[in-house]
Amino acid sequence: MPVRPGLTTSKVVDAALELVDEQGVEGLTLAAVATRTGVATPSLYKHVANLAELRGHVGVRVLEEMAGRFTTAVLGLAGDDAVAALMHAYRAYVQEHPKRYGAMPMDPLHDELQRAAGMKLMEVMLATLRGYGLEGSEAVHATRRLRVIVHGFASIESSGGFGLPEGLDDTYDQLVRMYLDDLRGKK
Amino acid sequence: MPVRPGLTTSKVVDAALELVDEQGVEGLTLAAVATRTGVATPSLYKHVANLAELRGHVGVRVLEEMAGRFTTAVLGLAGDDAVAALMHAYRAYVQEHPKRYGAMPMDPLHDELQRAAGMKLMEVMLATLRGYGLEGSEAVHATRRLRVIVHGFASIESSGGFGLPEGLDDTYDQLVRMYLDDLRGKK
DNA sequence: GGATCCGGCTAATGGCATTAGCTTTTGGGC
DNA sequence: GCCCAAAAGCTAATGCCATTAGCCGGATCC
Repeated sequence: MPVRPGLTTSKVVDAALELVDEQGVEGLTLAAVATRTGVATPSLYKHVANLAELRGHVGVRVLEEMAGRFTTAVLGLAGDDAVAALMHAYRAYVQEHPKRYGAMPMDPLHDELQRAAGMKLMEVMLATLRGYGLEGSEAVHATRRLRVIVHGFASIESSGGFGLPEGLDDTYDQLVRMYLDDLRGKK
Repeated sequence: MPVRPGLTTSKVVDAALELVDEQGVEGLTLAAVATRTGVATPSLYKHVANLAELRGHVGVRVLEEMAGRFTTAVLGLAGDDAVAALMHAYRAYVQEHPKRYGAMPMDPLHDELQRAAGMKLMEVMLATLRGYGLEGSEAVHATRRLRVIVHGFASIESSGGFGLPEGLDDTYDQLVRMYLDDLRGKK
């Protein structure tokens, strides 16, 4: 009974990600996706419930992409090396895809569709902190502090919020060091 | 020649801020502002160039409001006390106006209209760090680190990004302490 | 008292999301 | 080989929003 689809949900999301990369989140429009995929706008509704759901799919993609890259970056490392690698991988991802980062959902755990991907990302962070002997809520706090720093920096940098890009590498190194010192001090 | 205006740019921005507080940045629409101010949509163009400019005005308001509050919060304090007060004032502002915070421009220095307000805010931060004897680029880095932490936390908290609100006060205290320790260590 | 300017209005245009309903293609069961 | 159901695409229509053009009336300055 099924007809083989010329378009799939996955291809629609691909096109959406391209658009986000080029024009930012505001540029993600069903009309633009339709043009890019060579289809009439209403046809997209056969693959996606509506614009909000498409945004959700895009968010999942970003989360998965990040989790995958961070896992690779941290693989085989432990302690400070692992944490530093994770933090640098985070920044590198955002530098490569500044606009795309704007599509990362801030609260993936509150969305059924994004929950799994959000968990994966959080677990990479938690796992990276394993080995510091943090127990219970200490691990939660440490993960939150880490997230605050990487997201805070990435969010400002990706939106051109630091006046001059001058010395940004140094600033980031200082943040990494600050976080690690703090982690050690609290052990 | 002038006619006394029933509406002024300032009143339009007031209405815009109310809308942002209630519905978030996406809810800021000329049609909604017109309804709220009891005027037809096109009439707003007599007070504001277009939607983008209105957003700009809203951004300025937020920046000024923050700068004002932080100045008050830090007044009469110095050193760690001042920095802690600033950080807590930042969080308090965002907790009071979570949606409004989403309207704060991330790169005010790149916008002619917002530049002055952005400067004011940055200067409050810089001034708060005065007394740590930071010279030249050290002061820049310290300001950036501060901004990364307060914005990172505020941005995640205001969008409900921390799973449970449980223990968030502790997390924030730890961040304040981490920043201060770092500042002392580098002096 | 009259010219002028300003703030408001209505009408019109064009972009976008979304819905309804039609057409076509295709794969599976007979 | 043939029929049918379902999937995937399309066109038409609706409604919301931003923006522009052009009109109207009142207030102010002389």
